[in-house]
Amino acid sequence: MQRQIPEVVVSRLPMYLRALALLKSEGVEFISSKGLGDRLRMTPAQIRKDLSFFGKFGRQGRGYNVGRLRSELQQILGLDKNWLMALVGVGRLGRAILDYKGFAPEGFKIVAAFESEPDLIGKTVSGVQIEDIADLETSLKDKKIDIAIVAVPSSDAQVVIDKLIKSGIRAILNYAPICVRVPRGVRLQAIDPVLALQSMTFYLKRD
Amino acid sequence: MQRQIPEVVVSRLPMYLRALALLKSEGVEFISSKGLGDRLRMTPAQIRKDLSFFGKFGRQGRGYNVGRLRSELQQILGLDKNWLMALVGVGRLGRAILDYKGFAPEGFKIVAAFESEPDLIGKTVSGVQIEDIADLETSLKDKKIDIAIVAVPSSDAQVVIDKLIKSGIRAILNYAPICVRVPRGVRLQAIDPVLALQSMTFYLKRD
DNA sequence: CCTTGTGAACGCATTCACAGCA
DNA sequence: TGCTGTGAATGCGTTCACAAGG
Repeated sequence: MQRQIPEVVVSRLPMYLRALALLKSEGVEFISSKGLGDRLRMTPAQIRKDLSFFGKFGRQGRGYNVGRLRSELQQILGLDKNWLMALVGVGRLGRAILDYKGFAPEGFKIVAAFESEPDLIGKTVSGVQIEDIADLETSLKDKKIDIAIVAVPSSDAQVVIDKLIKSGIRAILNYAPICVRVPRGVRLQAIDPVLALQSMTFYLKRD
Repeated sequence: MQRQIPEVVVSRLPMYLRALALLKSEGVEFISSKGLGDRLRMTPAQIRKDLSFFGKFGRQGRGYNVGRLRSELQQILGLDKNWLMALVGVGRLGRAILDYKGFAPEGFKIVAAFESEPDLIGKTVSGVQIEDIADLETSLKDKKIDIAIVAVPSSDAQVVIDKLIKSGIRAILNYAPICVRVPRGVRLQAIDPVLALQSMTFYLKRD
């Protein structure tokens, strides 16, 4: 049905969605590819080309209906439902993630958390009861978890990720600063501020 | 002097560095581009081509000396010195960032923090005394800050970033989930887990 | 045999430019 | 006129393939 969409195109759709949400809150009804491009610092052609992979959403002479395009993109990205997530690793970083208020409004709910540290198991943090990591596989399936967040020490990350994959998880948000391997078919996104810093310094150092 | 290096090449160097650090800790002395590529899931040709932008670091028949290549890359990226960072926004997220233990070992030190909330100003969090955001410009210059970390609410992020740039900051790590504009010459890296999640769901939804 | 370093070939993403339509 | 949607053209990053060296 849909041709092969370049990954880089998919990765830009959430940005469009953000801009559209803002436009909607400003009461803007129609936006041209040029208008969107100005806000996002992109060329209008790129936006039109990206959207054209998925259909025709615009009106000549007018541009795109903000509300309509927004709900189209939400549907395309699968954001018209709630996604259930599990956190693995409830240390310092894990607790900050559990506490983070930015996921829920976008439809991402953390409904399970796992730890190996016995003192933490059974406790409730930010409304989520911490389970034994030994129960990972059964609990993930019981709770129909879609996405896993990995916040364990680097040394444990690969093992944890292998377990997650064996449990059927196909999307992982990894906070461990390590290069992990996943088989084809499993999506992995890394959140790695140190990597981001280390590539900025290259441009800073020329003084 | 050095030709224009593609940004995507620069962004891969920190990954090479990571792999090399691990290899060194394993006691490996020489590694071929093939060996590195296997670990990083990349083609050997890409690694050789990337490195060739900066010089000739390998030995035919042997590969690369792990320690040597590591220190070359550190130098290229400007990681042979400590970088001073300031945090703006000491809310929930900001405190987690101040608390994060991953920056210091890589030479990134948070030595200043700023807030607008009066109750927080003057307090010390994770060893850093919180200053009034009104003093941003002078304090950044006094302390010779190189990099700013932005962890304020989205609604304030653009204003804060404009101030930072006016204060002479040329590299920003932005945690606010918003599309901000920076002039050419200023590096901006965004840490945005929601964006990462939203592009994974595209691939999950086909069931 | 093993490797690197690199010009050339390739393929893919971005941009151009224009037909088509309001 | 203003703007979309899209094939064609461009530009750029990746991969190939091989000379050169150990």
